[in-house]
Amino acid sequence: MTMQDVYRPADVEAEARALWERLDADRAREDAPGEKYYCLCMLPYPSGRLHMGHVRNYTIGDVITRYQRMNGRNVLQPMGWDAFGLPAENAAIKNKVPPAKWTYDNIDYMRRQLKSLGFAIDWRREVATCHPKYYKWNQWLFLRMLEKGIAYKTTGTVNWDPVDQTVLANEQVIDGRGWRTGALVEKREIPMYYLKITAYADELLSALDGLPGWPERVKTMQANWIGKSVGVEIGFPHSDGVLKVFTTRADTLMGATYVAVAAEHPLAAKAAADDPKVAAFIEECRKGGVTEAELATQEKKGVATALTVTHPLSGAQLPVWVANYVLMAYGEGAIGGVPAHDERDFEFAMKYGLPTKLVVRAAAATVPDAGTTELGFLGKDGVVCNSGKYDGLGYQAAVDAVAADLAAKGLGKKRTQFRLRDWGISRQRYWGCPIPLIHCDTCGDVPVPDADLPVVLPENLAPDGSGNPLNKYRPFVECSCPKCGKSARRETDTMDTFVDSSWYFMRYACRDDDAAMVDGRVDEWLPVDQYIGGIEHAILHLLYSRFWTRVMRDMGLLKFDEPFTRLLTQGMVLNHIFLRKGDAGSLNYYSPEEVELTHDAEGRISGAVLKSDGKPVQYDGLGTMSKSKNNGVDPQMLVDKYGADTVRLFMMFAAPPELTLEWSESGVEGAQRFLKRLWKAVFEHTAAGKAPALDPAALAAQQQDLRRQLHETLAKVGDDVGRRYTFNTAIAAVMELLNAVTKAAGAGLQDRAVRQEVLEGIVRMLAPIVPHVAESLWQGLGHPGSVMAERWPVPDPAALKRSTLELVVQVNGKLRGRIQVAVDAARETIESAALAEPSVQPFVQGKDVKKIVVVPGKLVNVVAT
RNA sequence: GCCCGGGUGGCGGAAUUGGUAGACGCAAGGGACUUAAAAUCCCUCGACUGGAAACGGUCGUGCCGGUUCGAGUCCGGCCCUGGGCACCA
Repeated sequence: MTMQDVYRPADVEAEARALWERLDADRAREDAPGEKYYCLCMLPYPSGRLHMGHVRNYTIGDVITRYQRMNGRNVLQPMGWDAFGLPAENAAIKNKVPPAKWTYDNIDYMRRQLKSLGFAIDWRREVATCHPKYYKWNQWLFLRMLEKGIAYKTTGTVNWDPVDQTVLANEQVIDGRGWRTGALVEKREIPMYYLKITAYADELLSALDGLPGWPERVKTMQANWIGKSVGVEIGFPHSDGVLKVFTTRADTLMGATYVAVAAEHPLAAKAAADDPKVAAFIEECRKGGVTEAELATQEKKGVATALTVTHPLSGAQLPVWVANYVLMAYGEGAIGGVPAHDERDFEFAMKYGLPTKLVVRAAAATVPDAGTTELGFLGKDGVVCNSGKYDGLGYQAAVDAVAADLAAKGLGKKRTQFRLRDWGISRQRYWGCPIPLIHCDTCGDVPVPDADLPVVLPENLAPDGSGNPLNKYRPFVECSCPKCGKSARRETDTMDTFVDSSWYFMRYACRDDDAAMVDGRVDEWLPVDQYIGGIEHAILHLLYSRFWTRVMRDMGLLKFDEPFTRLLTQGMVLNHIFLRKGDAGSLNYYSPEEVELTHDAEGRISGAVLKSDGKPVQYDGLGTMSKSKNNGVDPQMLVDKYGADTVRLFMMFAAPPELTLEWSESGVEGAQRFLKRLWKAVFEHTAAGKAPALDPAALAAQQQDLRRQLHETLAKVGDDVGRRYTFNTAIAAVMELLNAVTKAAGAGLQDRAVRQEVLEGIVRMLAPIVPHVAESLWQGLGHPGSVMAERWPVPDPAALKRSTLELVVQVNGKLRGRIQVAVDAARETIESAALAEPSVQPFVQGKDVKKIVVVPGKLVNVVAT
């Protein structure tokens, strides 16, 4: 086949895609030869169009997929849509289109975009989480969890918009007000369903050690999130029972001067019954949002109650306070207040005039006066004092002694507490997976029978912003009780969309199975060999998936513990931000495409002007591409302008995958330039006719050198792409090789034979990164089939051999010269050659040579004084 | 506050196990080709400095110190910066 003389990406890419279609190249078969390999990218939310982050993510996955295929593996690379969620509802409110239509239209558009980028995806396995055939299994497994007590119902706190009469997601609360109404948000207790992820807290934490293929950073974030604390549970008896408190600082127990409970604590309610002041305080705490950031910045407030409790060791009576800084959701929702050794308790005690008692001192300090009103020693490396029999003990000994004494009285024991809370999955939202329950006045909450699954979400409703439209949609709500047959109400809450994404990667393995959630193919393909996605999912999505996998394992549905063997978190895509300050402090952002940079004499960027009016704009640094900063770049526009291969090449070349990537259109042009140069090199080579056979024995020195560089590059690129995932350095090495082969001018028979080998090597190495153009070039080089069917090239040890090599000569660690020596030169030969080297001579002349360090193959260092 | 990263030319980045700092690319400057422009090709490109040139020298990876024949890389102390968690008892 003859090549076109210039590189035309549009033609090349259409041809390559037609070829893959013909070969059905991207289909993953269970019975195909080769070791199975599952390469997974996080599925996108169908927001409308692909953004650069998607392109980066999926290019990385595609390079790994294609590389593994060329290494003979049987690779599954699937794709799907995280299709439920709030943005679809927001778009519906704005455009008055049902979320379903918006979502399906977006999916169609984005699927076309993914195809135009040439990703080797098996589209037969495509999954959309909003499809009843998918979410049926959310419902099915939820019912199994309910049976096993892993799912349960209890009240939970939500943000409530009193004007719209609707529940708000955290991101819909802005400065404590509803995003649509501007009304002050209130807290509200409503019944919700929870999944008992805390039952797996210990395993989810300890199993992190068994994930060497995960970034340390992500494992640390998960460990912090799970937040294991070892401490003591302490009972404070009172007239009506025992108040339980959890602490990691049982060594300071003798310093407790009060106890405090959360506003939602039963003891607070008890106190409120007789005291309007307490009731008013509890009411005050109910107002305001439930976002963590909001809670954390609140001023510490509290109110005294008439209640007291008995200190379990000293017998002293301690007052009970209700305080807003005590969290109901952690520990027992109550604390022992030790002002002298806890900064929060200290702040609270000072504000309300509560006494402090110093009970820990620095190891070297003298025993202080217990009653001093000051913040005492805070660390765990102090010594207990003013605490009777515990005096003189260190942290651990004191905790052990206190725990033992409490246990003897039946008022305490050692306990582990996790920061992790159970996962509330109820959402008072329309566009999600219905929770399969029916509320019957006679029978209570009745699960939907398996035979009636899925509970299908009506797709024709359009939310208007005031509450969940399902509540008003009678064909959905009205039903009969599966138990007694009387008329009943269907649950209208839907599931958190994190449920959808907690197991989608399993469904790819068996999407066509309508009889089961998963089948044996899941154990064949999974665990996922390589997972790739954004760092923003480091905690929730990955933790929920790990939990979900274990739940399914314990139900006997699958045989592995961890869903993702290796994890790669790719960096974000950044671009410059330009703005002008308008009148009244408004900010107008300008797209980098509308801005022209000016340079000073040294090439530094000195300023920026708007192309349209030539007047300056302010530079506001780099930031993630976003609509609000108007610095996004549409991938489609780039694919249309440069072709998919150029976009893919730039993405992989500009930075290593884990780092942030700075957008640069001139960088894209550079990538395009490289592909044009490569095209030209292959075209000119093939235009001269078929290359003769290579005869390694007949090569001149320069031909041998070029061939050696090829095989050295094969070794490096194989390591970079296959092991290190440093695609940027792999591409750099190939660029060097192309520069070398273009400079090698010879036109003899063996010159052309070597050039054929080098160009073939380049094309095969680049095939995973720029697959379309690689197909055309491969055919141009005289091969009829697809380059993707070729094996990944391995270096030939014979070609790597050299007879002489260059050593660097240092004197006292400073580079002074280079010498050529035989590969097998003796140490003495190397030493004398180094000393005899003219450029080295002046630095050793007249000096005492103390020592000569020879690093084989690298350098010689002469130590002379 | 606690826990992780990261500081290398004008810029993105390279240097994989302690061994030639700045690969590769971008930007910039100069030149060739062209009526001209674009495209393409060639040259220069860390700072200071010697030399007519060829070719050299000194310094240089945030700062201070240490280990080593040799430190961007290891150790100690600081400074700056990005991110995560954040009243978690």
